[in-house]
Amino acid sequence: MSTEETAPVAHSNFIHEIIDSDNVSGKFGGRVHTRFPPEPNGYLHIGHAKSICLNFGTARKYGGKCNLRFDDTNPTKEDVEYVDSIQEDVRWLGFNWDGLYYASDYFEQIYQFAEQLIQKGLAYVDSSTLEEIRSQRGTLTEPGQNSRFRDRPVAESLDLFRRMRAGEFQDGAHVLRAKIDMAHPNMNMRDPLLYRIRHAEHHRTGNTWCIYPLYDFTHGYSDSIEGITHSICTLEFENHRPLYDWLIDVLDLYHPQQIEFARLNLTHTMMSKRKLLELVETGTVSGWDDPRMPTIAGIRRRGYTPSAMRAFCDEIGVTKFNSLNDVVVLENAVRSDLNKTAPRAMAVLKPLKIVLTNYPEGQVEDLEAINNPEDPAAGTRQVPFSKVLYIEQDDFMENPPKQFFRLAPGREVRLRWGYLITCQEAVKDPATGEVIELRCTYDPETRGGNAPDGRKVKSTIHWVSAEHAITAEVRLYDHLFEIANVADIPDGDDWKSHLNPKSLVVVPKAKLERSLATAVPGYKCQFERLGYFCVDKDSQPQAIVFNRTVTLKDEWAKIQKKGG
RNA sequence: UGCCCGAUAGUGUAACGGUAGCACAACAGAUUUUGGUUCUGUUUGUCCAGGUUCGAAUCCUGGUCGGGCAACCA
Repeated sequence: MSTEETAPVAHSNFIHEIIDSDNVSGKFGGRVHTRFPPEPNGYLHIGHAKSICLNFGTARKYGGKCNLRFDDTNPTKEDVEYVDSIQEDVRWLGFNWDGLYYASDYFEQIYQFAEQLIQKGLAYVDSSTLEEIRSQRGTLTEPGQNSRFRDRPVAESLDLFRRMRAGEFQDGAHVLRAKIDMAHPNMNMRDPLLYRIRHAEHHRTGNTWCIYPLYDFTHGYSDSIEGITHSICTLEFENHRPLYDWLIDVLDLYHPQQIEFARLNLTHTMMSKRKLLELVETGTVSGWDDPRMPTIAGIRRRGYTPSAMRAFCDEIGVTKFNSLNDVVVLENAVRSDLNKTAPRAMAVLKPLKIVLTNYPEGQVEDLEAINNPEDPAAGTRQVPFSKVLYIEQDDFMENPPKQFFRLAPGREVRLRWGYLITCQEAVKDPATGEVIELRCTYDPETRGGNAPDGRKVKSTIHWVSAEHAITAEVRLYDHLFEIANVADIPDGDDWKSHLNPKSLVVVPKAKLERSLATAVPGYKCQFERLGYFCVDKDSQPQAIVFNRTVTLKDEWAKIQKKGG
């Protein structure tokens, strides 16, 4: 277990306190061995990232081990495709597992445990129908009733169970159940089902089995077999812990400790695998790795870094409180990471042409630009400057309010790494009245951006040379949902009506500085004053595509919002 | 109507019987060739009611509110 790079020691949490006290008492002989146990039935999302960081991070903190174990007990839902994507995602997050296991590795052992339970009179084959079992389970407030097969002789159960394995019965004909207490206040203890018949091909065991153990019967035994010390899972399994403990104790096996924590919830998105699948299947998003998706694949394609993800998971903490984390914390994590590492470049999303009337026709200058003010080692580059440039439409206002510092008629601003320019005239489309071009003058004495007379300008804006710019597609992403808390959507409401219609805005013809022409998929940089962007996998050498990972903080946008 | 779990600034999270702190957000200022970054400061909090104690966010009791549980899913 290791990470690709050294990271600051993670914050402590209640689980680490439990481990500390176990290490003091010697409960596990000072060992720490965790596991991340996904079911290979879908793509991992950022909620899984929290669990991955917790499990692998805990092992790292204590010098212990962490296994990756696929919980593959339901052949009808699982697929090897997901096994591969899960491994890729875990590695991308920067973790390497100590053991790679599958619950299906233990099918024979678990089967033997089942026989032992039957022989001890602690499990029986129930030949009731699904409906009977359901109706006899009772309710939250009423006890259930014993199955008429509950007191079937041990020999008979054993015989039936072996014949279940041998494939003599159809799906649903029998199940194996634990014999605990049908009146138990915890529903999970009311003779829980242990095995069901499924004549289905398993992605690993093929047709070897036609009976498959259920989660509760599999998970604790898998933990026990692997010598897991702390079996960390989410809160909804809290009610399963008595069963977890019971199953291990009645067979007198090595007993890991299950500990539950609250799963991640994030504003403006959701973690429901079923609903995410619906977005994929209806074409609402382009796929599981659509950059708007909260999947690890989507977040990766969006341009997030593994270290930002780890920092986020550390920042939000681990508790048993069912919380809703603000997505701005995630955004802040990637900003602070990329701020230190991402080279800067200039790109204009909504071009406004400006002509420098006093700049020599045909002249081109290479100006030196600093690649990353946060990282001197990133060096400098040359950017071409000429008579006709593009600036951002948002950086000009004909009648600016008091707080607007940028370009306006008669006003001087600095072109980043370029010259000080003054706007002399705004040329309008006579038909629409829209400003389509600016006539400006430049001060030849201000090359690089400083005036010899020491005069100051209030604003520095970005630009590209029209002649030298490359044209590229830029995809601007925003929150998937307009509503902050998807849990607030009332039952019966069409949840899709709360999707953000502007979650993707495509800019087909953005103007990028020349140096970006060779950027390859995965390349991350900051477009100065706009945000962090990365080259999408759809990108082609002559048709570059950038994704916006996250905007920069924007004081002016905030002022506008208040004023508006 | 049963059982289990939880509750600390706007959000998230520390404090483990002894000064309620941190991050993000918000607000104000400084710096700045990105209205970015960085730095400084400010505002805002222990769900309620009792009890134990010299002293309670912390321990106890009772409430309130929130979450989970009745798949041959995990």
